Amino acid sequence: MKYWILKTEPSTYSWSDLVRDKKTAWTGIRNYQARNNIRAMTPGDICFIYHSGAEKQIVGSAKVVSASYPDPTAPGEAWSCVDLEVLTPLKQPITLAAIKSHPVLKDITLARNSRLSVSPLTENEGAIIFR
DNA sequence: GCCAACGTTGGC
DNA sequence: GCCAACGTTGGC
Repeated sequence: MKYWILKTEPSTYSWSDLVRDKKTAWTGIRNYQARNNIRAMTPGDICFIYHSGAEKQIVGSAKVVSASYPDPTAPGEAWSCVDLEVLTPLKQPITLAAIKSHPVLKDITLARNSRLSVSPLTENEGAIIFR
């Protein structure tokens, strides 16, 4: 099982939208590095939803429930998406500031490259965020 | 509102 | 294939 962070602008699609939908296709990725991360996902992986913009915090978790498949919002098969199912909100949202000051989390890709919309976590990092 | 970081585009 | 110019994103 792998862990990931999915970045989203809450005015576009937010954690509460996922809570309402229960399940969604995570579409619209148009960056090769992010797409490659999507393609590396397998069912059972855990994703954390990060709100960019005014919030700048990780707010909740979701589970990958499909293999990656061609993003239906893009022509052809160049771009990929996965299906996600909502899990739980974090007991305590983790702000970007808290990540950057955390001894383990400060080096995660999200902290180093805030523009990458899909980024990996180690198991250890994922476990820290989940508790 | 500004700017740094990054990705993309296009001229050469 | 290189690199300057430009657009976009997101943190501050």
